[in-house]
Amino acid sequence: MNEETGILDLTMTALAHPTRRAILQRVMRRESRVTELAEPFAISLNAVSKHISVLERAGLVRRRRAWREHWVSFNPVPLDEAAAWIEKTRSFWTARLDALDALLKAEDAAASPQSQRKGRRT
Amino acid sequence: MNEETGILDLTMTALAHPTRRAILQRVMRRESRVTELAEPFAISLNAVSKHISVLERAGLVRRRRAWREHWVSFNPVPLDEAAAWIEKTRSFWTARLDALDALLKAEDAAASPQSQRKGRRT
DNA sequence: ATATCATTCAACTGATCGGATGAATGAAGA
DNA sequence: TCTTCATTCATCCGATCAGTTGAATGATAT
Repeated sequence: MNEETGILDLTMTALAHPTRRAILQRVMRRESRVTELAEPFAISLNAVSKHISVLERAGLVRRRRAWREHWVSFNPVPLDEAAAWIEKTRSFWTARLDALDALLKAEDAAASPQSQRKGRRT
Repeated sequence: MNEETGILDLTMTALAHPTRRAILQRVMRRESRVTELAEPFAISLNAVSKHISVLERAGLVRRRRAWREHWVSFNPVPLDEAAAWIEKTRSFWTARLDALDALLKAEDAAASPQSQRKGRRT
């Protein structure tokens, strides 16, 4: 009944760190080298390389080696699955609220049209 | 430029664990007691209480105490923010793809103004 | 007051995280 | 060959995570 928890685990974990989200945003705009990705951050190059590994483990990013440089590119698929989970959850909730709203409206409608007497109209 | 990273961090972290996602799905359907939430899991009650704390820290869940029972209820707001981040990211990506597609179409049109009509059949 | 119940708090463990540092790899250029 | 460059590997650190067990809390019923 569970829908492949592992993938979601890795994706959400990868998205849980601001540095990784920033890296992802950057690599999404264009395929980048590791050094290039590390440049805006105050942490070591190795730390960035590790963050990229976490993104890679979740499948959000792919590495390609050319010449002496490693190119990192974006892969949107795991993001789709994460979005699907959240949307499924949210839509269930809003549906629940809509149902409640409809119920309240129905009660309201039943109460207001001068049917305020004791015996309920049937 | 950054939109309150901390909230997203906590939300994504909370969603990164399958037990917590399951708890959230359950508590979303109805407000539940801790013991009730713990029942389907093979871990200790304390472990579940901790998971609930993680959800609570992210604001995904609220605790209310009545009588000797603690009732846990769902709060959708942090989920909205997580969904917004992912959607923003995905929409950027698809827009990028659309632009690329348009570019390719334009090139195609420029390269073959009229000779295209029976040239390729694939 | 005491017992009971639902839950949390406190302390501990092993695993993983986020980070630093220094050595190793692998490929190109001299 | 030897050097240089981009990056990873290996190791260590302190912090947090996920889990356990046992004691403490807080409210009610006896």
